[in-house]
Amino acid sequence: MAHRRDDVVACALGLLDRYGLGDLSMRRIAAELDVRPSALYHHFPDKQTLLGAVADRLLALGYHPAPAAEWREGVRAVCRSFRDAMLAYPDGAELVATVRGFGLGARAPYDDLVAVLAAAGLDDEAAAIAATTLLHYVLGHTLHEQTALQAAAAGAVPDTASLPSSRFEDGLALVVAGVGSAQSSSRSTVPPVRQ
Amino acid sequence: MAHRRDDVVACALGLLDRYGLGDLSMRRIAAELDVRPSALYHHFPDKQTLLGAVADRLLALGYHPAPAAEWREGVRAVCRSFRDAMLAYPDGAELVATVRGFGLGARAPYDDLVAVLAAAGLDDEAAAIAATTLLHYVLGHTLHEQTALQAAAAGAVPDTASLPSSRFEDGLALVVAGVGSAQSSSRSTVPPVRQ
DNA sequence: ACCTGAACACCGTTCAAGT
DNA sequence: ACCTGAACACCGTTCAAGT
Repeated sequence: MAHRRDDVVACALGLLDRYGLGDLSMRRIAAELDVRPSALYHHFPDKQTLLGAVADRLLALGYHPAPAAEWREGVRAVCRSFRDAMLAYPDGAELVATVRGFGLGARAPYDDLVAVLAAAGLDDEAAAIAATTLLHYVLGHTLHEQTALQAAAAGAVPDTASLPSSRFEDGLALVVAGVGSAQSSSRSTVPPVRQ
Repeated sequence: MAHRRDDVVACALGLLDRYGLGDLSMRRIAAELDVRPSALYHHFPDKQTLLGAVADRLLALGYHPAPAAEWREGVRAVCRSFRDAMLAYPDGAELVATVRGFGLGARAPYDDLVAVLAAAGLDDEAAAIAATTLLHYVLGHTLHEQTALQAAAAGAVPDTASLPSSRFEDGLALVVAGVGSAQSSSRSTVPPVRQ
């Protein structure tokens, strides 16, 4: 049959979409590809690495932040798109969180945030701190929101986290405000950019 | 042998401490208690519920925030203690994150934050938003930090997240600054408390 | 109330061997 | 290069039955 690495990732992402992370086993992926489980180990050293590739693909597919003229809007656009990409698949946030401390998968959002913040006048260290803080908030919130969403969908609990989407923006605004005050103190030579 | 629910939780927490979350299986807990695996289902309906109890115990043991006179310091004390409690056990953050969207386990930190923020003059909704935002940041950061720490301990990667502890305080300061600006706009009738 | 015995339907991973 | 066959050492969970 001669499957490539990408076929395996695509297949795994399809299984994630249909059955969730709990049912995403090496044996199920192999069965879906009509192959013995051991064949997968020709393409990936272990399951962790395979899941890492699935997380990367998930973000590559869903992470497309809208361009923005102003830095605050740019930061919000990155965070929103990062969140939307994870929400597009069941257990998407858990997958991204699980995989190697999301060091690899979230590279693009991280780099984009650092670029936006640097353009806004933050120095390298302040931009790095602000970027990781924003991503930690987004991941934490999305993890929480998605498990609550899925619990509600399974009919478990009425609603504990409640009002999911609006609260994300409210919390994000809080962190952005904090970054804004860091900007005020860090920006000295460079004025805020418009373009 | 007549074990109680609490014995099972204590045993599970000991196994977590020694071997990590990956080796915390129902069968291993049962073996440690010198009991058949099925006996555990007399005390807990499933593994998820057992892990929830372990997370609760972990936080009950490690979460003891220092009292503070000023609200910013009070917020920092809660967040630090929440983080320290999770860092005290291998995979502590992952456990807390996994368990029911940390809706139950993090009740005490959440309530404490809301109380501190309400005393600082935030209205109910602003306090709720700020509290969840802070906890999401802390969980996201600690999750990231702990997996990086453990990867480094296992000799996998030199260091990608780097400078773990100081960055936590820097990011926390950022979010606290954001909460501060929310406080400025929300506080109208009540002045900031000193006690 | 607390537990055993026995089973069911699964896991991730390794490794010699095939083409 | 890509895969099979077969095994190893595990999983969570159920359920009748024992005391």
